[in-house]
Amino acid sequence: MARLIEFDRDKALESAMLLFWRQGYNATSLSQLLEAMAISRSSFYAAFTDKRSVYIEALTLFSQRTNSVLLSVEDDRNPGNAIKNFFEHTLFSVPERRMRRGCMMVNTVLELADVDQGLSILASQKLDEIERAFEVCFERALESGTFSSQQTAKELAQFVMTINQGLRVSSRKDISKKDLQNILTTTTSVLGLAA
Amino acid sequence: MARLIEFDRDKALESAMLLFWRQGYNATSLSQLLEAMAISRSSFYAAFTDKRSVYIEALTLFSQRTNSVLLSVEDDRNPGNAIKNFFEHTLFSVPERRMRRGCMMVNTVLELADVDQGLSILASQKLDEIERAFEVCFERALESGTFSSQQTAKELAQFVMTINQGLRVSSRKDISKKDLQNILTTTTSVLGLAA
DNA sequence: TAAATTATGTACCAATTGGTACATAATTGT
DNA sequence: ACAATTATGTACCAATTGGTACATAATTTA
Repeated sequence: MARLIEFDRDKALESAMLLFWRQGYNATSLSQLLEAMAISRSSFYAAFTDKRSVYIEALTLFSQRTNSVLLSVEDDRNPGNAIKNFFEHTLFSVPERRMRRGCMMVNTVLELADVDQGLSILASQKLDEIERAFEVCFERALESGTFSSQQTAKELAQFVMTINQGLRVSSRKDISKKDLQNILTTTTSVLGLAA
Repeated sequence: MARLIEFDRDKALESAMLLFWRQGYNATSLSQLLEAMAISRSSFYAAFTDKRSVYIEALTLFSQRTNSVLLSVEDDRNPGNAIKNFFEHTLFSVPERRMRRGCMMVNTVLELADVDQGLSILASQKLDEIERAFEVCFERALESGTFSSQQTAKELAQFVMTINQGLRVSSRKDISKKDLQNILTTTTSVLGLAA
């Protein structure tokens, strides 16, 4: 063995993720990245290969976090609640600044759709995972009889994902939490998920 | 007077708009822009001041186009139809490649929210104009008695704008027109706008 | 303690960025 | 035809981009 690593890789990646999440890929320069991660150029390239690779790692980290939120809010008694809880946990019971960042996967798809297909498709796949998780929630809700609908679980999941994406756009513009709450109330009401 | 302008300013702006729409602000370099607009560097700076200014003009053009679509699909007999028609005219009865570009205002908000507040807020305001137009549609629909709802016109407009934004995200990822159609059917059904 | 190994700091790189300067070309009114 | 005016082409600019080379620092094993 030899000299020890002086920085915490996970912490550095976390910082990178936060910066990319806020500013996107192209607007984030390597210098900004190094400053945020608090490591030197050489350490950066040694540990993370290059800018694009860190972005992939950051996006993957973000996706894992989002998935784990969705898992943590499952409600076996009333599976439809998971949807409501998910929005609650990612839009309301978080600090204002965090809410304003939207969803890194949505941000990525829009920024890079015609610029970097690899990254855009990756982000798109991560969104599909979430949609699939929504679908499972609806499947359970429909089976359990706690919820009924004209639509299939898949259709409902697609619909909720559309609303989710729409809310992530809204949260990056000037919208107030009150208006956000309003939209969500309309959504749950319209879906028949209301208490 | 003196030498004549050799290019069509409107056509050049149109080309710039298309490129920005697809690639966003930061991913579009000045060289790419000049090539797409088919004008020289000096003509560019003489006619459009600078890159950021063209972006503003392009965004404004896009916004006007979108507004005019919305106006053109109004239906006095059944004001609620305007919403359906709007999606029809901007997502389905357009070429595939055009659909894939999403909405330039939505793209702008997501790309530049934490990067260029001026541009982001401008895009956000343009979206508010559309939302306000949705609201007018619902007001008329509610007044005319062709449509009834638990929600106010404003709440319905916010909700539809959320779905609109969500669909613009979806259309930039890999979604098929069939799935898009599906989501829209669910939406109209859920809103009670169905035929 | 010396050799081997690995991490870090820094100088450097070509390429590209958005933007300017200025010479030249084309058109007008006189 | 000539001066005035404006458009265009091109050479140029400093600053920044992502990335590399390499010397130096720190640690382990022998």
